[in-house]
Amino acid sequence: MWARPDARTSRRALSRELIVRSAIELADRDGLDAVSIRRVAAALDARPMSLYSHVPAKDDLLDLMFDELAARSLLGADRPTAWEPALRAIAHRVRAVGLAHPWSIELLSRRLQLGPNVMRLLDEWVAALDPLRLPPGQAWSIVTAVNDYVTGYVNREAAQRRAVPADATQARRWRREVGAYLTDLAASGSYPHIAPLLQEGYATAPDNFEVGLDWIIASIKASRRGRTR
Amino acid sequence: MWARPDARTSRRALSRELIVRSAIELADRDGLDAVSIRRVAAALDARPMSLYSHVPAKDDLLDLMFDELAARSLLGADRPTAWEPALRAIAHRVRAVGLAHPWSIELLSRRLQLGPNVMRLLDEWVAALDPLRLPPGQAWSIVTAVNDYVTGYVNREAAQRRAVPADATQARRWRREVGAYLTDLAASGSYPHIAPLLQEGYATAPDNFEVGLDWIIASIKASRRGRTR
DNA sequence: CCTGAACCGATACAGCGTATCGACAGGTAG
DNA sequence: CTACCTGTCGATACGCTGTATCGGTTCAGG
Repeated sequence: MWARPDARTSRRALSRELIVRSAIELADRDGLDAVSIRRVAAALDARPMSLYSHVPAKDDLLDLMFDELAARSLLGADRPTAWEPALRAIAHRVRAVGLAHPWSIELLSRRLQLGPNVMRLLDEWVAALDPLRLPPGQAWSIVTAVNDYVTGYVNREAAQRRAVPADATQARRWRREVGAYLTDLAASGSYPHIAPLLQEGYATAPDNFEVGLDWIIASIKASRRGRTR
Repeated sequence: MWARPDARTSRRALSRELIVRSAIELADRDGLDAVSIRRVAAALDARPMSLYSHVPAKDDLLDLMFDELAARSLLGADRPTAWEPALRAIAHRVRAVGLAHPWSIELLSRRLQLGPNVMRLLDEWVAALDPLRLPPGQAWSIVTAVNDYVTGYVNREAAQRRAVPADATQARRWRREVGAYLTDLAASGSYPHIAPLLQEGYATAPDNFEVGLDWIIASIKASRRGRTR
């Protein structure tokens, strides 16, 4: 589907970009389930079937949405030249975009994402390691390791954030109920090692993103020292 | 919903376990989208609405399915006593179960998973680190880092695997089309750093799971050496 | 044996993705 | 200028979804 560009002729009230942007806004406001062909059409004051002139199918629309976020994650000229700051900068940008649009992580697990901007982002990851002059296989190992860690972390973080209701009073109720459930678990005695964590709320877990990132980067450095010796 | 157990009275042709097991088989065979209340009911030779006597809603059924997989991921007495083999064993088990049921990763990003067996699995992670006698916050950092890495890796791996069609001839066609698309991208010159990877198929990427795992574990050891010094 | 509670089941409703087909606008060829 | 043809827009319709509602049925406890 990436081969078939938008038709873009004549009477164009609609366009692929417009549809994608609108769908992203919808997902941001009401979640991924709220993104339906009918609702996107309504938001654009168009009839549902009109969207199909610009997008082959709904799944492809979702791919386009993800690819758009990948585009927004690109650092471009802002990317530091030194490899370590570059890796960190990309990791943080990916995390920030993921948290700003929590539904994107869902798309990542639904379908293999191969859009051009996803690839461009991959290219940036590898480019960050360019100064190290590694054999390509090794650069790829590093990129996948860091990227997979970031993905996993943001996945958990986004799921946690999305679980608590937006409404304040409902959020309080949710926290109370989940808290009660977790303390019950802790009291059951079946979870001896995490009982303290369960009781203190579990949601109060600190921001560990940097810690894990540090560990992976430290190992990259260590293995490099091993090589050059 | 974890507070409300299955009613389990009287005329029980259906049961929560039966429904969950059947839904898992359905998801394994035809994917997560194939899991609909109506289809699960049909597989059990029951009427759709009968399921609601045992499961509050479909989303809860999905949670139950995930929790069942968490149960199957538990090592229990098989868990090695030394912390490093234990960490590795749990990581590999989680990966294996995730790949055997690729839809589980999807559930992980859809909803925060807090089922009792998910918690038991968390407990096992932390228990693995018990011999290290770390302050609980530090153990938690390690567990999240390793777990997030594993999650991220399996996410990518499962998405890649699920993308290629099950049918052999369709799989060949898919590979040809994706290959053509990727070589086009590589030829475009916009992806200078990953062009070689794109051309050699991208799907031929080697198994890097162990590499990243080694890196994180190496850093755990290193930071421990730093502490005890 | 009676009664209440639970399960099972049919029907119905709103919403979904999208196949099909008709109507129509606009650029291009004659 | 006219004719056509390509691609957009739109209405309708089909089969599927989750589940609210409610009525019938069966069983356990008293």
